Amino acid sequence: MNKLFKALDDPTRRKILDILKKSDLSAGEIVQQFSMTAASISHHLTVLKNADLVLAEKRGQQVFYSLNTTVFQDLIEWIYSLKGEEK
Amino acid sequence: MNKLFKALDDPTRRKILDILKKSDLSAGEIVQQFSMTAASISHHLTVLKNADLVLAEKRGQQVFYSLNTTVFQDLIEWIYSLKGEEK
DNA sequence: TAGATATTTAGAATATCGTCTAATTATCTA
DNA sequence: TAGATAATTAGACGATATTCTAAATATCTA
Repeated sequence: MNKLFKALDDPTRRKILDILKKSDLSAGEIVQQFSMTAASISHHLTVLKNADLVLAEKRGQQVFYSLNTTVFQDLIEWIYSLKGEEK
Repeated sequence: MNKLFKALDDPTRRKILDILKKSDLSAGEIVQQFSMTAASISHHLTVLKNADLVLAEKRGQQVFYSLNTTVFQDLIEWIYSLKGEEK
């Protein structure tokens, strides 16, 4: 849970998630959406990957990233447990 | 949204929310649940308050804190929008 | 009113985080 | 195979965060 909240606590990383909502993208295509070096974006992708928020799949030279929505269920349950509701 | 995610990105603050789930507590009562100075807890309470995650009410010498669950709705909607579901 | 209690604020020390440049690794293709 | 392209890793730097001690503020009560 720690890694999840840390991963979400950055506007760039949240924007990456938002972009991936529309379609899977390669690292390079993600970089194009930001005014930031590829190294920085790569770092953010690593954080998202370690929090299981995205999946990475290498295809040739490129690495394609996609949203992994399964983790959001944990987050939703955490929220509802605070709200004191069942689900 | 920025402040919300930042506020949630700390184990101490998340534990405070969890403690407040059971009952409203004064700042001092919250401090007792941690091995940390009152000043540090006060700082965390300020962060939570600024993110609208808790409400503070002064009663005499004491300040009582309570969960403000209304903000969680924003978070839930943010998650569902990423998951691509209506609600 | 004086002292005690509850809480917050100020300021400093240390750790963590986000970003960069430069170098490295892996893959493709002429 | 050599060079080009895609992406990551390493290391450094500045900014931000967390925690502490000490001091300040507000309220209660003897």
